[in-house]
Amino acid sequence: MRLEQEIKQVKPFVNEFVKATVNVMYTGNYVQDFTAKNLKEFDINDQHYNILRILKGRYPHSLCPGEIKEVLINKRGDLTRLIDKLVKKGLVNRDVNSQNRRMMDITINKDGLKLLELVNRKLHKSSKFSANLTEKEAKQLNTLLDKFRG
Amino acid sequence: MRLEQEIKQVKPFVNEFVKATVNVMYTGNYVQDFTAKNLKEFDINDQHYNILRILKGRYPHSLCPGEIKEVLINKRGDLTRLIDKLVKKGLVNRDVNSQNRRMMDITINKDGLKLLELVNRKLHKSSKFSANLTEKEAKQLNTLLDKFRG
DNA sequence: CGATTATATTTGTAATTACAAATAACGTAA
DNA sequence: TTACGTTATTTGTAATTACAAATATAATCG
Repeated sequence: MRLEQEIKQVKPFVNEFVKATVNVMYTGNYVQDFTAKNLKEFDINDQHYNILRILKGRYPHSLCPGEIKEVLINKRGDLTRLIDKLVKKGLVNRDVNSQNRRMMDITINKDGLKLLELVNRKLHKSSKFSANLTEKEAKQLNTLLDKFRG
Repeated sequence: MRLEQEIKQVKPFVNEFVKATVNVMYTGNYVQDFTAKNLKEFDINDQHYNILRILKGRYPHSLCPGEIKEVLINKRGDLTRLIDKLVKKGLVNRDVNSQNRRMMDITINKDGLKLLELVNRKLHKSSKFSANLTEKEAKQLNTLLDKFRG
């Protein structure tokens, strides 16, 4: 559905640039809300999920909170307490770095990988995003978003 | 910059669809963080800003919390307390609807409009979003995002 | 080495958010 | 009219987030 309809906009947007900015935020929140809703049954939020995915990308190696923070999709929350929860749930391990005792080594473990697999399957099954796009259009969308950020 | 670089992704994305989903979230958060940072000096957040813009769109008419919620870009927070703050700051008026005493009439007032003007000017001045897009590309981006949501 | 500056993480605290339950008023039908 | 289901908003409470200050370790420099 066109953005104007979804947010029941009465007046048209000033121009396509302003509309694009609102559209990017709206669509981002749309995806995030969908994701959050699907994660609820696993008792984690989108930040936790993002962290698990990042850690999986380096498995079996570790990352420290600072490195994780750098690459998070979303800067919300503070790493200490987000990771606290993942540790408490037994999905990741947190150990003092042997080279530099200021730093912590965060590693996803077997249970974390297993959960991630479940979550991915569920998200993939229920997600209808970009179902209406061709591969070419998806690529074009990526190019435009990258350009949009400048 | 390409998404892969920004989030320092080691492995390539599985396909353009997955990348598009991450890209949409990432870019949405990117815009939102920028906006939030610029709003800080005005002591409001992106939700408050969004509410003020919606109310301006109907000025001098009012909207009730339920109607505002429907069209918010972002469903975070609860309307009662978001509006509480706007009322306390003297930016909007909240009155019991004369037709239906369950409902509240929320109206932006002169001070609210004045603040919105200041905020818009500041955001417009510092925003570099879509500066690299042509009008045609912005339009294309909008079409693709609308299509992406399905 | 000792002092100083920088870096990484944690903690404290207030504000915000999620979610469910409570409140209040409306609409309708016996 | 009264009872009952519905709608609109508010409130309570726990979890999350923002932001600044505190802690702890490392690196640098005289």
